[in-house]
Amino acid sequence: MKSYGQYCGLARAAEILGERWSLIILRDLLVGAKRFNELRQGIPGIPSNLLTTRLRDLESAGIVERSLKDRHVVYRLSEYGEGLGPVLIELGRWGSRRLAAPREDEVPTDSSLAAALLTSRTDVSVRPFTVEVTAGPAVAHAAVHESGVDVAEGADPSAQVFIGGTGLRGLLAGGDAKTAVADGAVTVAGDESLLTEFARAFRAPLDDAASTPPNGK
Amino acid sequence: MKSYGQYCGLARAAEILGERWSLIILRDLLVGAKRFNELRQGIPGIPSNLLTTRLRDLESAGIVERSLKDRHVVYRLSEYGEGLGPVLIELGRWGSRRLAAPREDEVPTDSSLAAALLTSRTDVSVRPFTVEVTAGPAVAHAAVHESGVDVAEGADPSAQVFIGGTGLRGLLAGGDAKTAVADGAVTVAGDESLLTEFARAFRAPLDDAASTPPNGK
DNA sequence: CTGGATCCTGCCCGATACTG
DNA sequence: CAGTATCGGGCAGGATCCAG
Repeated sequence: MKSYGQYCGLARAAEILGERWSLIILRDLLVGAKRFNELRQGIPGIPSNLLTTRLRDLESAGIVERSLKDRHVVYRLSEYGEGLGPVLIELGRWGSRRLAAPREDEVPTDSSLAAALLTSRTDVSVRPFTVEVTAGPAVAHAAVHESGVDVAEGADPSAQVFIGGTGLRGLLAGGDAKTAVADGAVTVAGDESLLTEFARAFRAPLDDAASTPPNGK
Repeated sequence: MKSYGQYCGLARAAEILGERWSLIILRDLLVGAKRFNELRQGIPGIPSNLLTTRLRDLESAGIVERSLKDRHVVYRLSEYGEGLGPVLIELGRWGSRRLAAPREDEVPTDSSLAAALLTSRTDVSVRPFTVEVTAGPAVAHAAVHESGVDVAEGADPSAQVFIGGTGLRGLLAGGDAKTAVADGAVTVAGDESLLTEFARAFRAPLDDAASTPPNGK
């Protein structure tokens, strides 16, 4: 890991967070502590040796802690690492402003979907509910509180409402829920009245420029 | 620039911000628009071809805009790039928690000092003043408003107070100003009564662990 | 099966020299 | 001033192998 040669907090942060895969690993750990293979399978494309190296780097930097639970290795954020939570959430929110359609090679993952729920939770107060969200192959669920949200990867059969479909991004961007459901872009099961609450609780605006990049070259 | 293969706002952000030097360049542009050679000289160690490449990448991503002013090329943050401001400030604040003494190869730069003033401005309301800060070879100045601050690199001979010395980090961490001045760790010129205001307006806490890394290996 | 380690290939970074 | 050209080395990527 190479220094930027500057006595600067941002430079120090960049030294570790600028390493490839670091931010993705931290995003997954922000949702919850995980084992090595959970991280590996949750992050498609990461070479196992790089995952090893990054986890060691993050541990040396005091951001991640390695512990043994139930005779298994578990990685979790340290207190210092938890301090990155608000930064990651704001950064994800910023990135999603230009996140229109997925690129050819992109897939949603359970973790990225969970992270999307985390970053898009507004401060709008709603009545509490639980929701399972599906986007292609990805599934995540959330317990929405009056203010705030708890998220996790995977299914939740006991959720009060189940939301999915290709129109999810549009819904988060502020599209009309009824229209999306009528078009079949968004599917709802369970307590359908909660769709309105969902649309109020989660919001990820989309820049106009997202579809027309400034650089035509 | 390689994709992470995930349909995720944070992953998209990581693709561009995770490239080496990206965050440092953006930090400098956050303080103000700059010309190519200003960036080059302000970022010690960056190869000129990488600066070129990064600026093009950032431009393609819609974060930086290249314009001609006075027959000179000027780089500035786009509106989308400005949206990174709060993220960079929070990230710098997070990084500075472990920023104790400079490492062997580290120097403060004008830009990093300016960024430090930006990130460490508290929301404490103070009476407005102007200050020039010196840390080793680095100089920056700030106009402190009742809430908020404007910063820039370099000297400001018209500043109301001039603060410098090796004890600056300790002062920002909450050390007693009078003691630091008495010890010679902090030097003050101009309106010395403003040192108290400075100490209230700027704060960058230091983790206890900063001096004793968890990984002894 | 988990949690890695090892090896090889190729590309990106870094340093320096050069140019419109 | 604002970049381009070039070249060596090191880290990333991918496959495979190994220990508890």
